[in-house]
Amino acid sequence: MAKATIDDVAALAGVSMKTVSRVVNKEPNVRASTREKVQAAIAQLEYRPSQSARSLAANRSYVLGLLYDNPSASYVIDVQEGALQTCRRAGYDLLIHPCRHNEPELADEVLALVRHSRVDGLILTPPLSDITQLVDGLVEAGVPFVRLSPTENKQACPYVQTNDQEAAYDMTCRLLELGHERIGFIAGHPDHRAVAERYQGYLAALKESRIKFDKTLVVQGYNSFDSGRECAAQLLGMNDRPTAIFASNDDMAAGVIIEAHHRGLVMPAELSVAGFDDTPVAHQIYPSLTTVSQPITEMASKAAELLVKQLQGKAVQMPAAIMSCRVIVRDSTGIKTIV
Amino acid sequence: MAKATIDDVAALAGVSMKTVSRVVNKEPNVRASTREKVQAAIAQLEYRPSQSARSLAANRSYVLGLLYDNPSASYVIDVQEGALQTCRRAGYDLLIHPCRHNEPELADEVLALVRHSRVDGLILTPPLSDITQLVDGLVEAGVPFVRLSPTENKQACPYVQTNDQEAAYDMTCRLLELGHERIGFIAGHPDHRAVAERYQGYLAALKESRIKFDKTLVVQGYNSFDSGRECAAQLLGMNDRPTAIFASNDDMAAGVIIEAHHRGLVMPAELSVAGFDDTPVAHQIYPSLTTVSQPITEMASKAAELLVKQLQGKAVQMPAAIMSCRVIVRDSTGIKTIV
DNA sequence: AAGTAAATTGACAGCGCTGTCAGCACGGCT
DNA sequence: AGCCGTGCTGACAGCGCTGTCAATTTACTT
Repeated sequence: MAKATIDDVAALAGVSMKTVSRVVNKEPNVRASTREKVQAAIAQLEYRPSQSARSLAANRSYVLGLLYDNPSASYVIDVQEGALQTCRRAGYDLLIHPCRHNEPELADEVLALVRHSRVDGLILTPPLSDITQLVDGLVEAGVPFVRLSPTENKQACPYVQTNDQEAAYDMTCRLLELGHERIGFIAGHPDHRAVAERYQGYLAALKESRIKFDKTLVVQGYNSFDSGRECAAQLLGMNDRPTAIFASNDDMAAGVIIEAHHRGLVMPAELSVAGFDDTPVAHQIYPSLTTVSQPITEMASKAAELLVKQLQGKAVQMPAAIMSCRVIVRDSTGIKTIV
Repeated sequence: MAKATIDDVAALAGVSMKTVSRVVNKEPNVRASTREKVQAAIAQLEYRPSQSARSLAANRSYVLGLLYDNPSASYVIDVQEGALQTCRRAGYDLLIHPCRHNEPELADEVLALVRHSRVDGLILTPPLSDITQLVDGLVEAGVPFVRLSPTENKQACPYVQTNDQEAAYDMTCRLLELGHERIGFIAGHPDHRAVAERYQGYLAALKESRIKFDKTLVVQGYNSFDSGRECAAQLLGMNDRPTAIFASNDDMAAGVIIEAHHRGLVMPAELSVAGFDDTPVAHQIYPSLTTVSQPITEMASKAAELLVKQLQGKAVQMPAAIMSCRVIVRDSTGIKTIV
C-alpha cells in the first residue's frame, strides 16, 4: 500500500484537496458533515500529511528548536521531556541544539538555524537565556522564542521562571531555625545568572535575622562538582568554620559532602549541607541531600506552549509563567550541635 | 535581503539550477572551474538550501531518529551528543524520540514516524535494541537503522557494541585478586539484555578461579538506585555476607553504597563495591566508585556514521563496530581485610 | 582525422501541500 | 423581488528543490 496523499483522501471523500487541507489544519468554516467524511477517509487511508510538503508550501518547519548549554544531564533531559510533551500535542517536532554560551559567534550560529527555516521558534534555557547578544539578535530578527529562567530584559519575550530566590531564602531560614549561625554559601557561576542570583535569597534571609553578615563565608563556585569541593575545602579550612553550607546547586553540594567525608566530618551532626535543584544525585549520596526541587519538566512544557501559541499568532502579550520551587528536606541537614 | 534560492545562485553563477544542486550535494562530474564559480555565488548570496524543498523533491527528510527508553539521563545525553556530532558533519538533523520499551504498540508508533517520512533512519539504544518486535518490524518495513549494544539477532542490521562481558570479567578478576572470595553480584534488569549479560563476565571469572560458585550471592536487580539498595540489603543481611559487591550498573552500585553506609560499614575496608558505566554519580559519591567506562559518545557517533553510510547507499554489509570498555579504579574497592 | 566513450550541463516535470481568490448557496435585509 | 453578507468549497499556481533524460562538450581510440 503506497503512502496516501492528500489527493487520495480528497478523491475518496469526494471533496477537493483544499478541503482536506482545511480539515487537517483544523481551519474553521468546514461543514460538520464534510469534516466527518474527510476524517473517515483519512482514517481509512491512514493518511498523514507530509511534513516536507507542508513546510515548503506554508513556509514553516513545524519544528521547535531547543537551545541549551548542557548545565547538567538531568536538567537537559527534563527540559527535553517537557518540551516534547507539548510538541507531540501540538504537532511539532523538537530539534535539539546544544551550544556554548561563551562562543563568540553563538548568535550567528543560532540565527542561521532560523534563517534557513529549520525551526519556527526557539526555547532558550539558562545560561543562554541571559546572553544579551543572542536575545537581542533574536528580537531583531523577529524570531519567536521563549526563555526559561531569564534574569533580565524580561520584556523581550515570554518566559517561564521559578521563585528561586524565594526558595533560597526559605532554605536559609530553615538552616537558621536549626540554630546555625555561621552558614557558608557557595555562589553559582556568574555566567549562570539564574543560579548566581540564588545568593540574593541567602542574603535576604540573613538580613532578616539578627546575624551579622560575614563576607568570608561566601565563596564563588562555578556550578561543578569539583568547584563545590574546592569551595568546601576553603570554607572547612577556616578556623571558625561554618556549621552549615548552602551550595547554589546540587553538584556543588555533592562536592561539599565529599570534602566533608574526606575531612572525617559526620553529617549532619558536624556539618549541615543544602543544595539546590534536586538532581538525581541528591538522593544517591550519603547523607541524602536537603535541596530545592524545581518543576523543570512542567516549566519546559509551559515554555513550549507559550511558543506554540506565539507561532499560531495568538498574540501572547509578554506573558510570564512563574512556577513554584519546593524545599525537600533529607538527611544532610540537622540542628546545630553545640561544639 | 530576501533569502536566496537556488535560482538566484544559478543566475549569479551563470549556470543552471541543476548544476548548483550538484555542487551543493557534492555530486561528481562537475568541472572544477564550474564548482568554484558556483561556490563563490553561494558564498556571496549566503545561500542555504531549503531543507523542506529538498526533502520534498528527494523524498528524504535528512533527519535521523534517535530512539531511547531513558535508561539514565547521562547515558541519553552522551548518546545524543555523539549522534549530533555525526549529524552536523553529515548535514542531518536529529529527532529525539523517547519511548517505552514495554509499550505494546511501540513498533507501530515507530513505524509511523518513518512512514510519514519524518526520519530517514533510526538509531536504537538499549533496551530498545533488543525488542524483537520492533527490530523485526523495521527490517520488514525496510527502514535503515543501527543498534547500540544489541545482544541478539545481530545480523539484522549494523550495530555498535562494547566488550561489556569482557570488562565484567576483568572487574571480577580484580576483585578476586584483591582477595575477595565471596563476591556478591547484582544482576541487571532482564529487559535490558546488554546490562543483564554482564553477569556472564562475572560467571566466567569465577569459573576460572578455584572459587566455587555460590548462587545465593547473585541477586536480581532492576537497574535503579532503589533496586540496588534493596539487593544490597539482601546481600548484606546474610550471615556469611560478601566482602565485595559488583553491581551491573552505577545506579545500583550507588544504592549498595548507601545501604552500606546505613549499616555502618566502612568502605572499602569492610566492603568493596564496584559498578558499571562510569556515570557522573560514580565520582560524586563517597567513596568514589570503581567502575567500567564505556565510550558512549563515540559509540553513538559511530552508529550515526554507519547509518548515514547506509542512507547514502554505500552498502555497509552488516558491519559491527566493537569498542573497548575500560576499568576505572577508584576508592570503593580495596583488598579484603581479614575478618 | 574520424569515431566512440565519457564527462559535463541544462530543460523540465513534478514532489505534496497551502495561500489566494473566485464561485456558489443560503439567510436576512430593505 | 432584489441585494448584501456570510459560510463553505474548489481551481490553480506555486513553494524550492531533485530526478530523469537528453544535449552538448571533451577525451581518448585506432
